[in-house]
Amino acid sequence: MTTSKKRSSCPVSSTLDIFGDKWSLLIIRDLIFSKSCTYGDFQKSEEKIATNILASKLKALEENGIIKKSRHPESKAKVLYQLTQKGIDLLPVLIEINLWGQKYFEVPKELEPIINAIKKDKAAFIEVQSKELMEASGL
Amino acid sequence: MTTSKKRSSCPVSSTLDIFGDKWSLLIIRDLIFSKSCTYGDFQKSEEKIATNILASKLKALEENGIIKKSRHPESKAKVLYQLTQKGIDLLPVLIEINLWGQKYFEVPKELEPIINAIKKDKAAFIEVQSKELMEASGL
DNA sequence: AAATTTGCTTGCAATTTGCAAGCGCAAATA
DNA sequence: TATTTGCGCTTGCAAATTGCAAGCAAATTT
Repeated sequence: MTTSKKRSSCPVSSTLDIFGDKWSLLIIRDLIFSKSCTYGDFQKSEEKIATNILASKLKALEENGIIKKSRHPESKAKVLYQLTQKGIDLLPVLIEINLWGQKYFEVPKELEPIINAIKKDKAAFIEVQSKELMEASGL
Repeated sequence: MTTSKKRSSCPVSSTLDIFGDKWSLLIIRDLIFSKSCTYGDFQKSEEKIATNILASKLKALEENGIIKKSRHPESKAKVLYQLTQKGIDLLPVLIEINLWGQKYFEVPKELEPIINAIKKDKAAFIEVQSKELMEASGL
């Protein structure tokens, strides 16, 4: 088991027991915003996660029911990683992190459309994206 | 300097460069929801942070402009830790983490009032709390 | 049949975290 | 005034986590 004990009964603390590291939420980000779905996809992202760390984080996310593995439709050599409903429900968290980040950091131009869509109508953005992700995960 | 280089220009990544650990957001949680404002207050919380970790996280949060230190009105031996506007702007992130956490974990009864207030009218909750925090920080 | 792709594992060094003790200054107590 | 206690840390060291580089089996492509 990779699962460790909860530090307290506080929901913030329990959530950080899962995501309180530099990588887990970046994997979720890629699943949500880049539609990444294979091991190789995650390795391609800009931050260049080490392969052993990627493997261990994917395992932990799966054990926590945030993502699930399934057969890739194209090839038996590939693995398809998909968000569960529990994982899709992290969308609002990712959105708020995005908004805070764009407020206090320089953000590349190519991300402006997404940020603007979020700002224009947050509820609608969540609605549309959630449905898309649920369809992608067969939910 | 405790500050380290950014892994990428992505706002999520940049944000996690600051908060991507098990403790930083718990300190923010205490500043926001428990009105903690001294070193001793932070040490009292349920998760029992080690004193050297607390010191290093407070330093990093200060260097990143999330919190600021000032003289305590009661005593020269105490230090007053306060959120900056940048820190107060994390309230929506903390709220979404709270909501996700209460959906997927057992949460103690004493936290239900806050969760219910958030669910009833999120925008109003943010409005009220932000003003309270700004007043507390003299903004 | 050989080379390449894919999703990992393994070993080891570097960094971060956690525990326990201690320390200087301020404030309360005797 | 002398002593003890409270507060905000620092220091040393062990344990755990992260990061780097290499390697590897099964599937796929050439």
